[in-house]
Amino acid sequence: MTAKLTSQQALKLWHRATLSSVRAESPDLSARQMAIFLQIYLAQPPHTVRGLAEALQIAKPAVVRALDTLGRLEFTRRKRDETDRRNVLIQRTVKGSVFLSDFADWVVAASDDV
Amino acid sequence: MTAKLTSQQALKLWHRATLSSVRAESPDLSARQMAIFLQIYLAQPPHTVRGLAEALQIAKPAVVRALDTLGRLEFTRRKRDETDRRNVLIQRTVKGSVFLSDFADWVVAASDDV
DNA sequence: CGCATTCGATTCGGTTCCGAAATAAAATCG
DNA sequence: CGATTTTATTTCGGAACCGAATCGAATGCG
Repeated sequence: MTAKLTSQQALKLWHRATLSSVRAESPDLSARQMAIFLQIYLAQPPHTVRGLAEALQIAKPAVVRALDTLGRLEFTRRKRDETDRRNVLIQRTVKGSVFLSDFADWVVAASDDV
Repeated sequence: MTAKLTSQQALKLWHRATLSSVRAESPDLSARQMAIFLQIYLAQPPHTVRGLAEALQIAKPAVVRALDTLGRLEFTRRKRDETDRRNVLIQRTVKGSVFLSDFADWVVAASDDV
């Protein structure tokens, strides 16, 4: 359905979608926070702090802080792994799914007629 | 060339592109900062603080702060408007164009085979 | 068992950001 | 000219963030 985008189309798409998100006053997530959020929702669980840090190639404390913020927003939730209590499993939430769904709508709208 | 994306494709695209950007250790811009940056590079000049604040529907001090950060990164430059010295015109830079070009490449790559 | 390793979280000093309110400078209008 | 409006910036207290180093708890291993 979708051919590879040209650079111009790609930027226009990103511009429009970002604009929609900002105008809608959705949380002002940084690129890192957004990458972590999407990783949790789109990649195969389980998700741990260490795993996320590796996937994004950033330091663990940065992941911890991002999870603090995403948790405050109730976009993600932490759960101790009972089989290995050193691990923390990061889980999805209803609020996070709602935001993701809204976000997807903005991107889809931005892709219309780029 | 590009049909409207499905929600799944949209999210997958965003996920991949954001991941590339984070992994490349490009500056960790917030959604607002990115929106302002793209607005400056993709929308018709001239760009002023007031104009950007209106386009994004955010407060002027937030725009000023974002321009401070983008200026520190040398992604944008401020220039006094000599015909109306109350205005500040925001301009593009070489460094900003390079980043934008890299960013476009990540999005294009992410759109391949979504 | 005891020691090393792994994992997430915390600390540190310093920076950036927030919204609301106040300010400074320039232009416009009566 | 003086008063008002417009524009961008600064201030304020409080919050969030950074990377590097360290910590405490849990696990694994010899």
